[in-house]
Amino acid sequence: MEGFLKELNKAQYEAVVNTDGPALVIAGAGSGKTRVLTYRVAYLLSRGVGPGNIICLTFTNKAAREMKERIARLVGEEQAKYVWMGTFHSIFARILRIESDLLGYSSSYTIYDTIDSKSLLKTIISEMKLNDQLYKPGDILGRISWAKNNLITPQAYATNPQITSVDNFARRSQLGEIYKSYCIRCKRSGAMDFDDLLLNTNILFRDFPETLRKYQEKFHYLLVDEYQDTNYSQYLIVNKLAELNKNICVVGDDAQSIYSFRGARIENILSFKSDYPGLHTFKLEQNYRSTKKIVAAANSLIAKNNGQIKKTVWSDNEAGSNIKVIRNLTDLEEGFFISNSIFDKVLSEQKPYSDFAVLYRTNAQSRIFEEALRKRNIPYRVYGGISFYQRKEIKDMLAYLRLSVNHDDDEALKRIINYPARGIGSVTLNKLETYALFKDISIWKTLENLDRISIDLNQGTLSKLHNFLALIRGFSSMKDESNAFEAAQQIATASGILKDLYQGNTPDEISRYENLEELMNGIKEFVDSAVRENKPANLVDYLENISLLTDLDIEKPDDRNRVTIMTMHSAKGLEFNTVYIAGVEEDLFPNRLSIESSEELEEERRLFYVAVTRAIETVCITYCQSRYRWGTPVPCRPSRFIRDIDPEYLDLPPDNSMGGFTVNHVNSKRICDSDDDPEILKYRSGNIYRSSAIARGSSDNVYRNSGKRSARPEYMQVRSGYTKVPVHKSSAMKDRHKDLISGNENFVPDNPDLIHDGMQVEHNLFGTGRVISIEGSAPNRKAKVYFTDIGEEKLLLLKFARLRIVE
DNA sequence: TGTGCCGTGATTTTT
DNA sequence: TCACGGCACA
Repeated sequence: MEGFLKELNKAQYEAVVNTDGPALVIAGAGSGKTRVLTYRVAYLLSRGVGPGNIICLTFTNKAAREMKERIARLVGEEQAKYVWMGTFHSIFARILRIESDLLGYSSSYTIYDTIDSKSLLKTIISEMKLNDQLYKPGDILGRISWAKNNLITPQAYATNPQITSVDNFARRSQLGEIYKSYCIRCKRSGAMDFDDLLLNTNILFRDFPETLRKYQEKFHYLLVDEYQDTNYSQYLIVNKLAELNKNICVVGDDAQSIYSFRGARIENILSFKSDYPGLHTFKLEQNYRSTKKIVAAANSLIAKNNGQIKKTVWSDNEAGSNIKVIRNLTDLEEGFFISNSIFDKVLSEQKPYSDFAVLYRTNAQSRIFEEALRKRNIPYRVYGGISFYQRKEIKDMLAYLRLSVNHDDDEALKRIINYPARGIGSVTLNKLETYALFKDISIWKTLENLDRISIDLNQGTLSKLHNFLALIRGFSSMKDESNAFEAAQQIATASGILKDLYQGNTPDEISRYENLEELMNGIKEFVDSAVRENKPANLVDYLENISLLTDLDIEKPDDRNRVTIMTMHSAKGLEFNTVYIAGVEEDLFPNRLSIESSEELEEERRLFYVAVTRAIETVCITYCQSRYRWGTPVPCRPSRFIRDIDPEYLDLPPDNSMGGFTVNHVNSKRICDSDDDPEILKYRSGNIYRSSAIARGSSDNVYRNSGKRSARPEYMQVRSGYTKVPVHKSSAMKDRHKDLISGNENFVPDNPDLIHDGMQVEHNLFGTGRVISIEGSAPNRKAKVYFTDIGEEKLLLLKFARLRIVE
């Protein structure tokens, strides 16, 4: 019984078994935070607590899924699957669906994503005839989001003198009005945006005490992950739910708070103590992830910040090697250096691609690495940027599904009323919108009443509108009868979307068709797994399931062995053997917009801390002397953050002529510059300037079939969980590529200690060869092998090499 | 109503 | 540099 507890260290154990009353777990990076949470839940279950009485709130869906899987391994799936585990947004979306009628919503309410929200704001701004230079949808949404997350209603917003003076100062006196109509319009469309999911939960708990009571009594135990990144709205929800039982356990690390721009309040964790007097505090300080040097370097970095919860993160792992700091001439060279370095390590140390991650500050930097890795034929996966569900073709298809489920969803209707083209243009749509606005009804309701109202429309247009109405009505009749997949199939065909996308011939259009296919596969998977688990699988269920997914949540088997490219923000909670932190330059990181205020600067530094602590074994920091921005090269200086790390743990490049960065430590033993790299030198000599032209698409050397960025034969690209057409030069090339990605899965290596010179051996990538000599001693024995299949001699570290003895 | 050209602005991070 | 939106014209 509870044998799994033996796997915990003292602090972890205490944090797991002290289940009653408020608990604060301060968990340093890599200290087994997830382990504590999962074991705590498993422990509760093993003590007879019902899974339905436990609620565990995480930061990402992925984290929730992984924890659930780990709990299932500890106590069995039957129990694990009924635990209420998920992100704030997904859990409360679920609760709001149950309680929707109390708030005047239908249970099939739509969730607006950022694109929908901005589109609606744009409509409102133009209806109000406001200057769109001053009122930018993105900015306005940010302001509204801020208000909602601080529970400021439109009424309170408009009457708060502080807020109005800020808006007046920014010459945006109408912001309160926009906020008000935005809320009205969302409600009218039966839609909630992301922030509404939290805000409405708060309203529900405030206005319906008996409902609150119901959930308080249901959830005996409340666990919250990443507490340092909760905002005020989330904070209130947590407190209300915990009020009755006070069995609340929050886990977090103030040093990893990186979301204040989104309204996260670091104070939530700092003041937890005063919110819950008599709480237990547990500190997890042993880092199990990284080498001693990485931990020490990270500690020296974060020590430059003020006002933290005192803790000493330490590691008992190997010392490891210093963090290398690499200087590059240009951003292109940076990409080349990193892809080259990954390529080398994969070959020489037999590391899988999934061991590597390239982290950067802004999504715009991803492109350089995509191109560099593609040139090296290295499989990768980009997270962030435009996600799968934000792509036009996917949003269009989803708009049909949404409209079929919720007719009042104006944003969905506007997307598809004339897609595929059916002769309903902007003039007609404008008339409908104007009428809807005047009558304060949805566009759909306007359409339904077409015959009874007087809008200036000709007979042809009227019949087109009637056809559209009938089309959607036909779809919605399926929403309850068929499962999501059957319904979606029908809709894709009958709407004409499938046909429209199928007709295209350019790589771009083909890829759009494939994305739709991918979406359909996803729906099928959803239905299959729902059926297996005996859960409902109709359109409403599907839409709820996907509307809160992010890039990180879409994982395909094919993605397992790939290099990860993502922002440092997205990397939170993940770990990789080797981490490259790119673009560590002033103005980029710390970002220019953050250097004014010391709070923001500290947040940037925490972000750097997060990035460094993702690594298990190796960290490599790179910066450039020149980087393309807005299409022109801009000189760059290394980031001040590099100086924040104790140089004892750094291998710095030699002093350089940029003048911004001086190495005043004689003990930087190794010179780190991409000048070291013969490949880089080869690349530079006569290549680099032309290459930059190629990468920017002005040479005919570049694949430019459609004139757009996404058309790329020859390479395999994966972005956000869907695969673009892999077009290979030849089948031999293709086979090699496949081998590089996966190797032969049936290949069984022999014990490396048995390998001696003269032996005939086989390698799963290089084929057969003869051992020429052996160097070094275990565990670092190396073999020099001549591989006949590829005609090359390789020096392989035997503990990684996976060789099979042939004779 | 649909298409194509030109000008402008973008780069902070995301549930 | 690129992508998108606005505008003009067919």
